Amino acid sequence: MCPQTERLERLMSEESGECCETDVAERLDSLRSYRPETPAGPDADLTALKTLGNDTRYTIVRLLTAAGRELCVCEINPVVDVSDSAISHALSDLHDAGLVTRRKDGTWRHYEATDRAEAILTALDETRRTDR
Amino acid sequence: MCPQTERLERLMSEESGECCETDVAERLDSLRSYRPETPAGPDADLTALKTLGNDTRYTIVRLLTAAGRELCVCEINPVVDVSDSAISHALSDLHDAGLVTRRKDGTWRHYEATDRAEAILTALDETRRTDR
DNA sequence: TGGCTAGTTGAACATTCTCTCATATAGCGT
DNA sequence: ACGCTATATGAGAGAATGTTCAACTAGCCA
Repeated sequence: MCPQTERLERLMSEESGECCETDVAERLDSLRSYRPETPAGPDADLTALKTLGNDTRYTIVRLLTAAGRELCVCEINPVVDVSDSAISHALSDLHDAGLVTRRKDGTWRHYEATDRAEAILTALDETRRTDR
Repeated sequence: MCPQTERLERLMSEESGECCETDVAERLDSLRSYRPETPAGPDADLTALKTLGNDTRYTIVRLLTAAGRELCVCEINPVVDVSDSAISHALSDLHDAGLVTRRKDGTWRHYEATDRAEAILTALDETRRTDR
């Protein structure tokens, strides 16, 4: 039994009065089963969260969802206070993370928030509380 | 007119055939109105996203929501592969971000995911697609 | 009170990020 | 083809982050 589980064993002893090693192993197994599997979703989730968790990128996505339509880069530029280059980097990252779509129209590029981006923002909006 | 808007002016000329400065100013105003206001929600949103956008903290929150009940620190420790200290830091950050609640019970501490944390994870789950 | 245990906190270092500048690509009009 | 424009890309400097180690607080029990 690895040293990390000593505390768990003591907790379980307190909870149930007594406790055998089998119980601890069982509890441990069920806890482990809750850990997100490595390859599938978590990577994509983490990427999405990391990408959206930046002032510039968050602001851009808010802008896109508030607009409710695709916006040209030149419409985003005057509103977000960083260099053209930074905005381009941000949009590229957002695109890679699956948070915006890209459409070319001549030399113009139009970006639009994806359902995924909107869902995250909606979740935030619906749970933002001043109380609690 | 600031240099950043020159491109927007050209875009609008292309769109509508012609375009006067007033139109540009108007479009700019409406774009600006989409930008999230500084003091209210955005800070809390960004904090939540940044906090959840880290492997350790994400894993912990997934663990808590999958368990569907509060967990003792000593139940989290054996499942997440970083030091006790790192987990404590992580839980502290999550608490500050409003993503977990804390309950003391003697020397044990129990943590549980908040509605906000669950809402974000649900949004991610519901929009994670292999296609597109 | 003294010792043991659960968990927290601070400092420090290594890594990662995010911006800007400079340069590159690509579409359009002449 | 050429020049102009819209946007993208790469490199690099400075800031921010995440982890660990070491020291600390607080609760319990003898």
